[in-house]
Amino acid sequence: MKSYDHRAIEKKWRQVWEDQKLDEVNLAKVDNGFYCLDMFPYPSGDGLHVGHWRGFVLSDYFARYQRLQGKQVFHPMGFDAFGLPAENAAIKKKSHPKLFTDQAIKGFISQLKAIGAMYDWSKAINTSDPNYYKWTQWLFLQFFKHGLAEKRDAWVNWCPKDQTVLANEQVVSGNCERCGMKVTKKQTSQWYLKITDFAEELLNGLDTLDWPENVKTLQRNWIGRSDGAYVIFHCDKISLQVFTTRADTFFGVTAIVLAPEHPDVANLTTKEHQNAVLQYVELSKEKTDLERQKDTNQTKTGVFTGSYALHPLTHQQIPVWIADYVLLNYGTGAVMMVPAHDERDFDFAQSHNIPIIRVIEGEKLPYTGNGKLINSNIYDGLESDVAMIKITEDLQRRGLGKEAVNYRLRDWLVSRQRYWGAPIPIVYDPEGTPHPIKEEHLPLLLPTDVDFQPGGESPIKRSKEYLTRAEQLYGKGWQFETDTLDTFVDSSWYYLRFLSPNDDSRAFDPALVKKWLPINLYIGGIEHAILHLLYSRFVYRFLIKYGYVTNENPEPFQKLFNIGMVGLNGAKMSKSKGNVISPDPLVEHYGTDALRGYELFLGPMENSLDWNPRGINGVHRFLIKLFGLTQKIGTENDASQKEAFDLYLTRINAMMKDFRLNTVLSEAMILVNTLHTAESVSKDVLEHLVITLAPAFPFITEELWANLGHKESIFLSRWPKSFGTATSKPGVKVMIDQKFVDEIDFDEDLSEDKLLEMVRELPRFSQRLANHEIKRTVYKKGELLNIITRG
RNA sequence: GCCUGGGUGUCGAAAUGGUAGACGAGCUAGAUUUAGGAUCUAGUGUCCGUAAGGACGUGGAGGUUCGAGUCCUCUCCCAGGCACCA
Repeated sequence: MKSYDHRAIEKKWRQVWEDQKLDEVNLAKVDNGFYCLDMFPYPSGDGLHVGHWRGFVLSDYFARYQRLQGKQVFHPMGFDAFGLPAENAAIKKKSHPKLFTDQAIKGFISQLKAIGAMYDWSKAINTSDPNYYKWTQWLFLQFFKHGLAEKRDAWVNWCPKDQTVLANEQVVSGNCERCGMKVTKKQTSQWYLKITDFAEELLNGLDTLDWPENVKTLQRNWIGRSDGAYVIFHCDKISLQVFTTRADTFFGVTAIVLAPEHPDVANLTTKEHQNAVLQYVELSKEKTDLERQKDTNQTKTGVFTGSYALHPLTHQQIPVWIADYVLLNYGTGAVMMVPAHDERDFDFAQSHNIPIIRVIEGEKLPYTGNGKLINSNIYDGLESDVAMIKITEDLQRRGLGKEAVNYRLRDWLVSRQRYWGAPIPIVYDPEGTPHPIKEEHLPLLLPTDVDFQPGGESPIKRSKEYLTRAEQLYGKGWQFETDTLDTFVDSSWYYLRFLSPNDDSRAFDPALVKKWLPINLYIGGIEHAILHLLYSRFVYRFLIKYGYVTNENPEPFQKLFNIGMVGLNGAKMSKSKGNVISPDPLVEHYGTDALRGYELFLGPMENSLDWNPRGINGVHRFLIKLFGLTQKIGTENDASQKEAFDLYLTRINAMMKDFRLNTVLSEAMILVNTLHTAESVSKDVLEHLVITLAPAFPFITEELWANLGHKESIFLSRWPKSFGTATSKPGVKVMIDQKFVDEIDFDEDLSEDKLLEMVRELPRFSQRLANHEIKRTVYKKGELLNIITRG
């Protein structure tokens, strides 16, 4: 073959690899495994674009690299196939979501195969397959069994367009994460998984992870631990508990404020304030969270209940108010108001004539920082941090307070009023009490006699077959739960199912989990920084806590890498915007290898960037040059080329650890340019080089490897070692007044004086130094000499 | 407001405190061709200069240092996240 023909080469090796089953792993027999995982895709009808490719190419790069390191690499692929888009498409086209999903998966598989990644397709999974969702249901039942799945009546986020409730995590600045519709509130009965029981360990576990700092920070903020104290205030009939992080400002409390929905509001409201309170409570119920925020940003509204509480230390009577800037579901739904040292309290106090007492030294009001206490009786003069502890202790001694921790994290709402998900495996008896489905009835299959029009309740509720099925299995008057599980439940455990995708007897095999987890490398987008990653960590910790998994490390993903997003002209690629760059024509024209290389060369892997449609030429030219090298093998330049290779290898080995593949390819380009301009190319160097390029360019390197006379696949060889050339020391950089003049070959062991003497005789230096006095010199041994003539 | 990241040519970017802009795109000139989103060769930060060479340049202002894109202080701008969380 004379010139680089990517079509022929790729076609040939695709077939060979498939025939040899090179990418299939016998999971039980492996002793040095490497689990390389991509966040599995949702098979949308839009297909893959060049942005999706980038993550898949990156993971495949490391999968192949680890194989060359001698690891047995497991690199699976599957589909997160339940979800709204397929259902919405089905409604629109009067079809069935399964048809859309299955069709999209077919398209995805062929597009994924174009990448040439070493996926073990024999272990592919599909979360909408009964064989998978049977075990998602099983998982839910395990939570139920341990009291961690619970049905609760509560005010929840509701998307009026998608006609379903949403988890807190799926509300993005007041809007539905999926459709962008403004989210409203609705009081309904919903299923929750008690993730808050795990808040502290989910927080602490972050410290052990090799994850990008920003993702860890996002999760920390989301969990939102705050340390403070509960304090009890007595009223006439009842006592109120508040949560505060500023016990040091206790003497500045001039009111207690409750959330309008607080259960004690009715008890505390006196007759003469009843109308005003009732009105206010009704008004705030109608507002969405966003409206509540917006309105109260201007003036903080609220009303007096008519009741007073006793301040335990000052013995003053302080008024109890309700205001919607206090949230029911944080802390105790009640706060002690310290207007002098809290901005919100300050605003409220000012507009409602509540006294403001300064208790921390400072100039402005409100002053929210820490400092020395004043107006605080025996605590005067103490610093905030000391006072906090002392006041809390003193209150505790009198049974009026204690140290406490609060979290921003809420329980995970998992029920959805939509069809295309795993049915929640619960059956209600005629009295309405929920019971788990018997295990022998799993999977609880989705009914098929359903029209998908959403209507505020699950469309499944309208299935006659589902009603009949429940009664046949459980008796007259028994009914299945008709909500389905959030798709994040499906994806919270898929990495376990990959290890035994066809096991009919259990969700996963603990022995294999022990062998293969934690996952060595997990690659996906930043968009899953909170939801998917937090839920997965929770589920995995649950499985360990209750003995389903026996691994010591309670974290599923030890190493995480976030791939940056690829956009076009600043916009996210999407079919609806019509700005999707498809990889298919690029693969056809330039080849899989060129596109793979270009995806890696675009810039640092974690950076989001704009797609430059022309840059791929550079990688294509590189491959043409590389291909040409095999045609001029000779030995004339052996030594210098080995030296160049050794330098290259040292550099890329270091870069690889930091995922700096753009510069790895730059180094490769430099070396190939050097070899390209030489008369002949060292065969040894070429063989070494080709192996180092195999992770990025599997097809062309496999071809070159064969051309170099090898019978086995290049992926059965090992990452090269250096030739051990004594890397000739770079000379000493000599500067005059910090300006580089020349690089001089110089024995490292000679003294600074000797070097200076030598340099002064060289014409380049003697000319420049003629009219100058040398004030002093700075010498860094073997590296640099700076001759200073200026004062 | 708070928490993360970032500000370097026309663009993507590179630089263990030691010649800023490697590598690539684009552009310019030339070559080549079965006219392509092809390939090959050379040049390409700004200003002064025919040239040799010099000056200036990493958002801004200071500082540390023989030496700062890199370290420190302040400040401006951009992106992302959280946001009445007590």
